[in-house]
Amino acid sequence: MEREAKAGKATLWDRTRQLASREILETALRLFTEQGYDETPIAQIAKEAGVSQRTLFRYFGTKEDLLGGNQERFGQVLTHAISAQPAEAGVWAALRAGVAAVHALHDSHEQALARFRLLHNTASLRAGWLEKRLRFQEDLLPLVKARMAAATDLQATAVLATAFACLDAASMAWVDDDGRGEIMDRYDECLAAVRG
Amino acid sequence: MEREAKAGKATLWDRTRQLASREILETALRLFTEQGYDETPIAQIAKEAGVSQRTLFRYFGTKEDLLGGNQERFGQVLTHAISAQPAEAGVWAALRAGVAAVHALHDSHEQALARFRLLHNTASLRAGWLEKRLRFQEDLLPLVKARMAAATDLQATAVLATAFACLDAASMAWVDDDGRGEIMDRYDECLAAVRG
DNA sequence: GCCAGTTTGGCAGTCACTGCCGAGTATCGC
DNA sequence: GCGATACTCGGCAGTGACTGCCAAACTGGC
Repeated sequence: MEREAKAGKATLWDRTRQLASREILETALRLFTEQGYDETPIAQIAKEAGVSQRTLFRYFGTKEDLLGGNQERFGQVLTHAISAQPAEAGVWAALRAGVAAVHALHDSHEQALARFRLLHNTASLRAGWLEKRLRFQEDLLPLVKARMAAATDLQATAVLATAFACLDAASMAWVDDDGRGEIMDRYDECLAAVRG
Repeated sequence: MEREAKAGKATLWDRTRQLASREILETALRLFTEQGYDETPIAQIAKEAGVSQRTLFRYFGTKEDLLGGNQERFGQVLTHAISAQPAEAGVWAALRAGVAAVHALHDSHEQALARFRLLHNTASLRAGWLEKRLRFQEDLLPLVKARMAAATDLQATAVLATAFACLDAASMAWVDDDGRGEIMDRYDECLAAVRG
C-alpha cells in the first residue's frame, strides 16, 4: 500500500513492519489514554491504525502487549545492570542499581507517566504486570543469590520480591503524585521503612 | 423488590443454592486438578455439575472464583486478626499474626495444597491472585499505618507489600516442597533475610 | 517477467462472560 | 388451598479477545 523512502539496507519488509508496529502502538496508547484500556476494543485500534485485526494480533500477540515498553528489553537491562555491579557491592546496592537502570530507559516523562497511570488504574493490566514481574524475579534469582553469602533460594526470593514490592510502591506513589519528584527517592524511602 | 428476609427461615431456596454451589465448586476443583485450569472450559464444569452455564455464572461471576477459598472471608479474617493484636505489638508482629490467622482457616492440608499448586502453576490464576492481594493491601493500609509511628502512606505500603511478598515466597516454596514443613517458618525466614 | 517465500485480510470458530426473556418454582397474603 | 408475587433457571443471542485456515497480494531473487 504505502512505500516510503527506500534508502535503507534493511529489507522493505522490515521497514514496513516497523512502521506498522509503531503506528499500531501509538494508536493504541492514544486510544487507551483517551477512553481507557477496557473500553477500547481491538477492532477500533486496528481500524484506526489501518490494519486488519488479524494482522494486529500477528504483531502483538496480546492486547496487553499494546502497552508497549516491551518486557524483553526491560529484563535485559535489569539483568545487565545488576551483574555489572562490582562484586563488593551488596545485594541491595546491586538491586538498586538495576531499578535505577530500568527507570533510565523511559523515552519521556510524559509517556512514562501515561503508561504508569494506565497500568496502575486498570486491574487487568496491573495483574499482567505483576505476573511478568514474577517471571523477572525467577530470572534474577541466581544473580541475587550469588551476592548473598550462604543464602537459600527462599531467602534470595524474599529479598528480590521485597525490592520489587518497593519499586511498585514507589512508582504507584509517583503516579498518584502526578509524576512529581523522583521515583528513586521514594524507592529508597520504602526500603528504609522496611529494613530500618 | 427487596425482601428483608432476615428471619433464619428454612428457605428452601437457600438450601438448594448452597447445595448447587458446593456441587459446582467440587466439580470445578476436581476437573481443574485433573486436566488443568486453562484446559477446562466452563461448559464442561456446568455439564458435569448438572447446571446450565448461565446458572454457573450467576453463582460465581468468574472462572477464577471457582477456585473457591473466597476472598471475602480471607480479607475479613486478615483485617480482624491484625486489629485484634495489642497496641504494643509492632507492625511486623501484627502482620505475622494476620498471616498466621489466614493460614489457619484452610479446611485440609490436601485441599490447601491442591489449590496452592493450581494457583502456583497457572499464570492467569497467579495474576488474579496478585491483583486481589493488592486490593487487600489497600484495605489494610490504615491499619498498618496506625502501628507505625509517624509513617507516610508510602512507608506503610512498602511494609505491607513486603509482608505479602514474603508470604508469597513462603507459600511458593511450600508448594515446591510438596507441602512439607510449616509455611510460617518459611515466612519468618523470609522476613529475617530481608530485615536482617 | 516469473517463481518462491512471506505477509495480509477475511472468515469461522473457541472461550469467558453478559443481557434479555419466557417458563418455571417457592413463598406469602388471603 | 389458591392465586399473586417474588425469585430462579435455562436458553439464546451477542461481545470481545484470540486462533487456525486459506486464498490473494506482495517482495525479492532469478
